[in-house]
Amino acid sequence: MSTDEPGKREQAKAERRSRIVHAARDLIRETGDTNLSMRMIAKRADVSLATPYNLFGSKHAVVLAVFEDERDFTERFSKIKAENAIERIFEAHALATSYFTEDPDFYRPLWKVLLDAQGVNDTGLATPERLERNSKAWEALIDDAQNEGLLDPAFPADMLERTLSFFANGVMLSWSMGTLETHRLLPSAALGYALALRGAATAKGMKILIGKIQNLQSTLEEPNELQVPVKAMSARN
Amino acid sequence: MSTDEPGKREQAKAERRSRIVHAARDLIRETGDTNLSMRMIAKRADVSLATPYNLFGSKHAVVLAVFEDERDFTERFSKIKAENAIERIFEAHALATSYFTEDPDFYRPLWKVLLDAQGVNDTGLATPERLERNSKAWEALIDDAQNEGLLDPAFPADMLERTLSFFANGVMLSWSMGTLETHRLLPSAALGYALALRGAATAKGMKILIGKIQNLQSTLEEPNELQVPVKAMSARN
DNA sequence: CATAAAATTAGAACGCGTTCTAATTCCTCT
DNA sequence: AGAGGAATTAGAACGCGTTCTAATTTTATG
Repeated sequence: MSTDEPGKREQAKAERRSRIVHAARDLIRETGDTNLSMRMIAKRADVSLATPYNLFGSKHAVVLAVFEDERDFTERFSKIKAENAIERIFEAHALATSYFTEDPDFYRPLWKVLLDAQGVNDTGLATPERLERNSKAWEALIDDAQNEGLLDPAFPADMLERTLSFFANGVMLSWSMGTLETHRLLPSAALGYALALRGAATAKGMKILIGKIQNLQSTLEEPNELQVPVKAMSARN
Repeated sequence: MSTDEPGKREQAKAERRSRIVHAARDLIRETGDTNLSMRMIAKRADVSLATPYNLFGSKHAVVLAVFEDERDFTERFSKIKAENAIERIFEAHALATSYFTEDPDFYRPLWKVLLDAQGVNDTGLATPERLERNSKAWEALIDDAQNEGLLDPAFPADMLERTLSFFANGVMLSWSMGTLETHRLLPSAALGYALALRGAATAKGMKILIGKIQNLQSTLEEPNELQVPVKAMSARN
């Protein structure tokens, strides 16, 4: 009983980790990013200021841990059912975005920290492994669409994936800066996806995309938010 | 001789402004963003720490002033000649991007500051007037393309403009974070543009775009930088 | 149980963007 | 020339992310 069992030391460490992540989460939930300082997080987690740095390395990494803790994304992702591979891409994207639109007061400050170009380290969003893992999933969806004859197989899947990823980044950046309203987040991004995909689609794929584009277009033409308010969900804890 | 002439007071102010902007520029040129602190800028400009805040309001605004000072963009923009409106869009984008690829050591730290979501104020990149002015120019190019029968007029120009803008933001974000290499900046963005435009193109427009897409595709397939080195230009002063 | 190793701790410190105060310099206007 | 006022100045201060040191606690091992 030496190599496999957690051991009390590692166990205490894990508990401190969790306290820190939860403290950060609660602070964001309560006051957005106004009180989200390392000193506050540490105090709230009943931990010294140095400890989050020992366990995570940076504020960036702490917030990233909050982010990943909140998401059962990969599980829900695998359960997506759709008529075809293109619809599946949009479903996956809608799923990813739903977290943000349903709880914008929580996720906006979070993204503000994550996208902060100043704070990009080895411990941030742009970790090679993270990027790799993330892009592989989307690439698989694109591959499917090619195999189903919806996207032109001559167009490299990884290139298309990167294009969509750039686009998603840009939309999230605008949203986190406050330039893009929350109720526009999903349709704006989806429209970009649809246009780019249509640019690489087969005739069969285009049929699907044309309808999508028209839908999104009319959604975005409505100047004001006419949707069901979902603010209340931000109280879920 | 009262209302129109600058007046010595205003003149001195303008000179201080210029000293600050030049100090910031020189600091970026010399050491990237490592020494780009307000205290350094002020010292270099022979000015107190408070003055840049009086004259610009924030570090963000100072760096933005550096950015706009370096660019004779609008002038060069108006001189763009191209066979058709779609080519003109790509020419305009290539012009905008050329500043960055020809002098990446200068512009990368600059964008790092500008895109910093933390520092977004009234004084930053996302000023309503800035956004307005910028987007109008691109919208005009898209309008032209619609009038020339290259893009589907049923697709709203402003919506397409915003889509392209999101994409450009995403690419710049990746570049400034170091995720996207400099020699990929232009073709990556252009490919996104081409795909999105193709998604809203007429049959006539598609002919142009298909060629573009294939070109960009093969450019991006080369794994390593095989282009003319332009690093030397970063020494221009 | 005792000892060594590992981690956390309190606290100071650094440089940063930003704001503030009180003094001072400089321009303008009469 | 001299008063009034606008801006800059030096300098301290605030809160921030991050790092460091030296002490202390806690766990694992013999």
